[in-house]
Amino acid sequence: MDEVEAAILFGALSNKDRLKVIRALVEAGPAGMNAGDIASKIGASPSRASFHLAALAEAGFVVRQRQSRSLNYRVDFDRVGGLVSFLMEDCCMGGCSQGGKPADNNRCSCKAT
Amino acid sequence: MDEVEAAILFGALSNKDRLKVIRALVEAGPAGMNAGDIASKIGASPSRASFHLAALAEAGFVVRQRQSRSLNYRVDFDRVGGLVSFLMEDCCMGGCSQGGKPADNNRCSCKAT
DNA sequence: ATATTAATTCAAGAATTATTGAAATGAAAG
DNA sequence: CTTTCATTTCAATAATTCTTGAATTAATAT
Repeated sequence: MDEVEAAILFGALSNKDRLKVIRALVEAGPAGMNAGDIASKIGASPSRASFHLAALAEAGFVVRQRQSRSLNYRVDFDRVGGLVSFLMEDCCMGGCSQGGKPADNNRCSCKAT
Repeated sequence: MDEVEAAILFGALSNKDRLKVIRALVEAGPAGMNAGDIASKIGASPSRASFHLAALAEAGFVVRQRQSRSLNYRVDFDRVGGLVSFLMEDCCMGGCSQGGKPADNNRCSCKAT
């Protein structure tokens, strides 16, 4: 993953309502939730929730599937995990293990925690 | 960390030049880099680099310190790690271990990778 | 004091993103 | 086939973020 793609993905997460959506879908697990329930859970209008869901879907964080009249959304854990890996490998791991000789005070809480 | 704070931090990372800055500072390690060298490394004008550095500093991802005429910047690994933790605990871990009984197909590449 | 180097701040305009409510789509039921 | 329900799409506006270059602050040396 390069900086351009990662920047787009971070942009998709740079909104509190979209983070609420992801948290709700993570709690819901593989069963997912339909758009209306997501909207009421995060306290947004249907069209606003739809807008946020479209942004998350374009970034690949969620996938959707029609179930009768409703549209079911669920989180793509692999996609979220890919971004976590980017942050860990290019930021934390890089600082700890790259460059030959990491200095004494270059601690890395990503690995420790 | 709540959604509002996390959204602000993700916003600070939602720009390719700012990600380049972080990558450069991670490579530089605890020695850090001064603003001018960062600007030329990422191919940005001094004022644009300064703008991006201010955004990263406000988010707490970088800290700065004057060294004679230059301003030295270095990455705060704890801060980056805190955001990684948010993604892992609230998104991946949540999906894998919360809610009592995670279903069979609820795999989590965040833990596997 | 003046000049030089390093970096930031500011203001103005450009570009992107967010928000709202109304209209449109798609599926199911009467 | 018309109605109803669920959700999206659209258009207009509002708000935020980005970009550029000129002016400003800060430290050092002459």
